[in-house]
Amino acid sequence: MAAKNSSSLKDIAAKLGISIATVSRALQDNPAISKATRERVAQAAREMNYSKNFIADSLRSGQLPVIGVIVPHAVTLFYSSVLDGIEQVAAQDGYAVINMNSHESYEEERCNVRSLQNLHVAGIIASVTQETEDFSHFDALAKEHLPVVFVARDIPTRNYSSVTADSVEAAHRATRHLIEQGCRRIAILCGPNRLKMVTERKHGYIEALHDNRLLVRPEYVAYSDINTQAAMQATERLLSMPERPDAIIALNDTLLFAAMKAIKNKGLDMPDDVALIGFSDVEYAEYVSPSLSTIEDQSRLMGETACRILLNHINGSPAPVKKIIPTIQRVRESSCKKR
Amino acid sequence: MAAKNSSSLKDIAAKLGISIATVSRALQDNPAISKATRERVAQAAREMNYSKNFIADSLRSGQLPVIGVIVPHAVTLFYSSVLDGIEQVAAQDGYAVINMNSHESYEEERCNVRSLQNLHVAGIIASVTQETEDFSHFDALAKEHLPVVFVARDIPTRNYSSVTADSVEAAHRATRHLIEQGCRRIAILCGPNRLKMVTERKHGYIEALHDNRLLVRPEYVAYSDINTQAAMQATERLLSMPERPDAIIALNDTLLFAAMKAIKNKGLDMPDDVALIGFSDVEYAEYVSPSLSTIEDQSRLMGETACRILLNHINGSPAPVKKIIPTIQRVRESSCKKR
DNA sequence: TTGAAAGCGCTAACAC
DNA sequence: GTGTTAGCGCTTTCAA
Repeated sequence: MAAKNSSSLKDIAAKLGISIATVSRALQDNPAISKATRERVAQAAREMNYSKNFIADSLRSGQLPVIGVIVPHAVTLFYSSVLDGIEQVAAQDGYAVINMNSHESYEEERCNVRSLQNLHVAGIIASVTQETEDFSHFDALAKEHLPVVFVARDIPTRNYSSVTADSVEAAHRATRHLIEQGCRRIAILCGPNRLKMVTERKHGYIEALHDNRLLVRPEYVAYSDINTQAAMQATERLLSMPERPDAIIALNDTLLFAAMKAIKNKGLDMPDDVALIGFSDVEYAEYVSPSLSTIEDQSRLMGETACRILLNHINGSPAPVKKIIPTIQRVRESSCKKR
Repeated sequence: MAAKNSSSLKDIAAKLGISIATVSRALQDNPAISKATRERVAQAAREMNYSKNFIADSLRSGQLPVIGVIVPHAVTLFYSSVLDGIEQVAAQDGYAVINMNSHESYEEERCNVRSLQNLHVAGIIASVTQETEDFSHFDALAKEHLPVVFVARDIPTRNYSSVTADSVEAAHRATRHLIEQGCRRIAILCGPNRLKMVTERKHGYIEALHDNRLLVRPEYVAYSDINTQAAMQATERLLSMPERPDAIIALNDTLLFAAMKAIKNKGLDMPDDVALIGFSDVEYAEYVSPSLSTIEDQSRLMGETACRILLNHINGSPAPVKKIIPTIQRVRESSCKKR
């Protein structure tokens, strides 16, 4: 069962008739070792197919060359991109990445933190669940000097590093864009209010209306669970109002595609009857007709940034850093009035 | 830097004035230890917030409780689902998962294998790159008794376990479905021929035509690079033929959505002028109009299965297992003639 | 029922 | 320039 085949320093030392320490030093290109010895060792190591045992190293240093990541669901374009960014940056510094999914469950999140702690990873990047309100499991890490960086979803009022998207500004810009297109009755299709993402984006929307001296109409703020059925119904309610909205902002993928379907079902023209723009990371927004305008997170960049910050912490820089990553607005057919 | 805070057996032993060995045994519920001692130890461990150091364990056993995974690109619905399946099964057995991306590069794949080997993971699940033809890096693992399972993309004629999709049968079934819809001029839109996925699916298509005594027309077999531009052009060429195909099978997501766009651009009715079905894992196939018929891999199940097989190998069952996972055909509007 | 000691592979402090 | 030794945290003989 146990793989006990790779050669060790001991094997090389024995073969060359020198001490283990000398081999160790030679392999580290320690200048104290004579060139001749260094070369003999290098040679032998190559021949014997030596590879350093990181575990032994880790036992001494107290940590594995591994970064732990906890996300709600890796099976989404957003989080898999974040992970991809993390992995790339980590690999450049010789760190591997262990991912765990919390499945939006607080209990699982606590388990994940414990598991990573037990594995003695060098640091953790986390995107907390929607239900996480108690952060003691993360505070415990701080006590052990295990650095943590939060990504995508920050935690409130704490001394942690984080990398988040500029939600408020993104929603503000999207609303501005619709206003510039001539829309005056702009509705917003939200997920459940308890999500921070929702409150932030809604905030940006309201600000933009204010800034442009447009009325905020409560009836234009629609809420829906995040599933196609519910979102289609919510959209239909918006579209059946006496003063029908002339634009809709959808706060995520699911809501966006559902809104599109509801608008089409109703036989309305998009964008001329109703313009549509939504927060979404999926490329398929471009392939449907009309192609859908979107606000896209720079998810990969968020991952890369979070990992860079974490590596700094691992290397001893303790000051927390809060980084905000701008979003990208992709204006396509669904939000451009033909005039 | 080093996290040197969690308490160790030594700490507990010191506090209780007993030996480390006794503590170790007590914690393992070794019946040789008196109940009183066991309880005292358990109590102290709890109080001191003891957690076992897996690394020390791993140094002895020679392997980490971690499974390594290598995929071409985790940022796809297919591979992120495979990973999700692997992770879930691994977690049940107390294993974490390290993922690495080869980015379809043979060199990176070799690096990844080496990295995982150096980390002394307990086993590896891999989906080889399109360019991998030499498998010596995997053979090296076998020599070290490091178990390997291939997933999604098998490697030829080797004594390895694998989990793959039933591509030939899937294409056969899709072709049959179109024939049942009354289609007689069925075209297939392929990616580059060097991909095994392409040759297999093409094989199923040809078999199905044969079985139904339909002619295989070479001009109906279109090749395209896997990008929207190229695929749209290839589709346009098909649609401009004197005897226009009355159905198209697209071999992946990108080809499928591009074909849809080309058919619409041409003003043809789907499915009545041209029926369309494609291999795809994305949910958005359902949201466009007409909704797109697809053949879907059971990617999550493939991951789960691969991981179960790997865990068996890790636990000492050496015989290689080849498992084939059926696909799911989702018939939607784009392939159902209205009659 | 418990303790002492060896050893997993490596590095670093301390000789010489 | 090189060797000796201790020690990271744990399990496991071997002794008592």
